Amino acid sequence: MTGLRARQKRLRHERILDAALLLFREAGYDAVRTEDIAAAAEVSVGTLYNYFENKGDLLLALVTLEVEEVLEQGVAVVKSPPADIAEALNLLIGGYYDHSNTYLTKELWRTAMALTIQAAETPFSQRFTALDRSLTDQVCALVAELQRRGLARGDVDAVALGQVIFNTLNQMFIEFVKLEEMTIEALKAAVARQVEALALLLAAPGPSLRPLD
Amino acid sequence: MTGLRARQKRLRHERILDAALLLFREAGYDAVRTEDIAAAAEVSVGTLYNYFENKGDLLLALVTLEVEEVLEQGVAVVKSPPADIAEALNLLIGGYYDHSNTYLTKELWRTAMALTIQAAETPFSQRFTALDRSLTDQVCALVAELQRRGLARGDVDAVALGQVIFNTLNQMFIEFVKLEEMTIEALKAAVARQVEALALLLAAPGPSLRPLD
DNA sequence: CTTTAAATTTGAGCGAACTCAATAATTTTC
DNA sequence: GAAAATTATTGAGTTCGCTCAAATTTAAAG
Repeated sequence: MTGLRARQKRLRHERILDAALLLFREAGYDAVRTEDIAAAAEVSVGTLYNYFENKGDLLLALVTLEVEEVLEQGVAVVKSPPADIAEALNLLIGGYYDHSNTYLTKELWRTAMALTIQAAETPFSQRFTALDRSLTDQVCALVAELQRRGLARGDVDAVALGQVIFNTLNQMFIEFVKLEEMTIEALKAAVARQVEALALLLAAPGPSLRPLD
Repeated sequence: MTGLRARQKRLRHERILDAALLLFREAGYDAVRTEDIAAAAEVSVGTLYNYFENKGDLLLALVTLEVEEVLEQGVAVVKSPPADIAEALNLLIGGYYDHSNTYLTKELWRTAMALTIQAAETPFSQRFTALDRSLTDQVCALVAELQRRGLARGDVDAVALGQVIFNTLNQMFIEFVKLEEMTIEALKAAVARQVEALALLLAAPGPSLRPLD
């Protein structure tokens, strides 16, 4: 049987997290004090800090939830993408963007991203960065899959190009969360223009272009 | 004649900034307290906040200095770029990276970027974002120039592609400042691989490829 | 040169994240 | 089952960014 201590530990951990996530989403990160979270979880502030490094650590739980679901969703697209390059990329990226407000608000995304950059080399940042890397890998996988199917030029470095695409979709997402009034549709449109340009370059040489030698 | 008031104002502003920049670079952003800056500038904390919105505003001065010099440097590259696409892009981007540690350390960059994201819609963020936009424009201008010279495919959206390139170089720079042990050479190598991929796609149809119709 | 008005400086005080020595609860030992 | 040892909780206290009412300095008016 699990000892009383272990059981209480699990329970408290869960209660603190639940309280934090609820309050963050309902009032925003900055407006919620650690004291409020502790009170809602019926523990003292000291205990809260016994379970989590800092306030940001609590936020990471939400982010992880969000990104892991997004990754799962992406698997299907990579497995059998549309035959058109731009369409395939927009489907994957659009899936990321559409899911992005399931658990997190723009403010929470901003905070999470800021913490990741500022407090680099902390567990928080490293876990966040690992999620980013998983997303990059997924984009690379899609590019490779498009090449495998002969839909995209095979002579280009799929990993390098996948990184470029992830970097640009991520940077555009940062701009999106920075502008409170920008809609997801506007974000998608801006990225679609970039995807269009890349898709044109990446198009497999068709009947109108052919090596001479 | 400039009144006593105006003269003292200019002097104090300058003294505060100088003190902040010196202390930031020598001890790091977090380690320096606003009280320390005020003391070094021989004013009270209240006065410091009369001249600057907040601690981050002081950092912005350094960032602005850095980016404005970088932009100036880039003008020459855009005006007469090397004939090779990859070489031209790497020259511009390498120039950005090489200059990046002239006034700022990695820690200061991290802080500045984090503040820009977190405190979006503040003057700080908007000025930083404007600098980013200038850099994007410069990359776009280089792509357009390469097209004008017939070095790059002319049928692709130069603005969209320029944005993609800036986004990726910026994101890679973020990764760089996040890893304290990563060298500029390693950063350049990683970006060069991406530039290589794009340059291949962007190569103007040469003697070995030609439209059939 | 006073008096009045305007602008500027000042530093004690506030709020919120986080710490740590004292206390309490649980487990182990005999 | 009592005592000792281990582990966890607690909340007052510390720190630092930032504010604001009072005091001071400079400029303008009479």
